Amino acid sequence: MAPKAYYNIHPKFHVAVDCIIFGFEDGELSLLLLKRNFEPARGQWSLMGGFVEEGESVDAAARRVVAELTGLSDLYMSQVHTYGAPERDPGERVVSAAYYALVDIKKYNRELVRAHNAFWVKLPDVPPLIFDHGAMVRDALRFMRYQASVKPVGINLLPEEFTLTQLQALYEAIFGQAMDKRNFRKRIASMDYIEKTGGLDRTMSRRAAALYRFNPDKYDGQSIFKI
Amino acid sequence: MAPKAYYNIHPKFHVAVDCIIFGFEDGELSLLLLKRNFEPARGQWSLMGGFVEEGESVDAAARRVVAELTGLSDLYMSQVHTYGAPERDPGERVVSAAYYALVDIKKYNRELVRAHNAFWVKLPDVPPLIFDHGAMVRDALRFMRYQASVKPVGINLLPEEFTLTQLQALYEAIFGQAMDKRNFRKRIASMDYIEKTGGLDRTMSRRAAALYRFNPDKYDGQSIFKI
DNA sequence: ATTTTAAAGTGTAAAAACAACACTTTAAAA
DNA sequence: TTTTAAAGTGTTGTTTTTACACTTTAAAAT
Repeated sequence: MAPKAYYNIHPKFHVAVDCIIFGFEDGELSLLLLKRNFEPARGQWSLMGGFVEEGESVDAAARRVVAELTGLSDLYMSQVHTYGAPERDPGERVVSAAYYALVDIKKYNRELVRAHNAFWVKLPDVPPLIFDHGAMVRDALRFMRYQASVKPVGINLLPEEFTLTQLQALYEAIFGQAMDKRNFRKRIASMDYIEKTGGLDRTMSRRAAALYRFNPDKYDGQSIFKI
Repeated sequence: MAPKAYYNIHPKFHVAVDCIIFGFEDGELSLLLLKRNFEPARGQWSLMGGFVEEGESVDAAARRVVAELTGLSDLYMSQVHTYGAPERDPGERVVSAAYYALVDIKKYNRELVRAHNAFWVKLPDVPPLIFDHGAMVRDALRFMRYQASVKPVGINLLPEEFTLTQLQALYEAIFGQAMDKRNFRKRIASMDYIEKTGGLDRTMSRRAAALYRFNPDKYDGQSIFKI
């Protein structure tokens, strides 16, 4: 395609993606963060990011970048916001789109994570991050909470089969507040798209707990939780 | 700032903004759209857009672009989503951030709008738009509805002083559903940040209607309407 | 002057959703 | 055999939401 005058009087910028990768363990949300052993900002903490390449959509770049770190494709991901302040990256002008991803924390590729010098950090322990990555985390958490209140995305943080106790702990972590066990279970019982598998979990307690799964065929877009 | 190797192995792209400009008139939402008398896509309908310039934030570009068309700064604006498919603009690669803006439709600069060959089009009459602008409108409407359900942004579509009948018609237009007058007025009465000005509107009915205004000092972030 | 008209304004009751609350069951471990 | 720790289970009061219809006002028409 020949360059056109009405485009080329305008500047071009690097376009990047930064990924807020959420996991869930021990009743708490965690983020997968890089302790950067590369430039720029070597030695500081940051989100996993990367540049959008020729012929690659911004969404695809976000998936690629998460897969480079975790080995996981097919994650639940969602664009959060785009950050475009001219000095947000002090090195060069970079416009960055933030995406959040939800990972079953049992499944990621440990070698890749080690090779990137990345670590799971529980949310309250997240250190100061480079550039505007702290704002990205704040905005991603807010947006993820909203989405979790509106559709069952949170389930992507759990294994395919989970107990109601795990599910409740997950929602308590997402919304940061305790919930009543009976009311919670009543609510879940009314969601026919969360169904018993018939299996039992015997690892978490003396008494075996019924396992449940999300059935996407039965899910029709109905809202889940009030925030 | 000297170019750095770790940036310059990556491509750069044009970064644009496209603006979904909402107005409200005759009980219906409208969009301010361009019938393009310039390239590219001359003769087709599009959103108002423009490129992000050197040293300009993406947010500032969106405000500039809306001000170029309407003469209005200080509008309520919010970023919606960024569109980054490689072929979304068939001319050259352009990554575009969409923003919505809320305009009091009595106030815009008519000369500027005429000069841009722009027109207010009621939502149900919006014609097919170029590129992915149709998707931008759909996403902006969804996001604006969400924000209007959560905070009183809709008020930016009305004059500073408004009657409860106008306000109800506005929310009916935003959410696309009729509301009960008494229940609506009860709800508004419980929002102390929507207060009587003492003034009366005599233009809309035989019986004068009390005028109200939004008092931002009394607004503390509480949620407004269930969607 | 009187009547008509069109929008402004106002309360109650039933239904639904939500929140609070404590004990029994199970099976492994001691 | 007893202890323990988590799984599992219903009811009631409170709050929120919804449904519903007539009176008031003042301009315009007669």
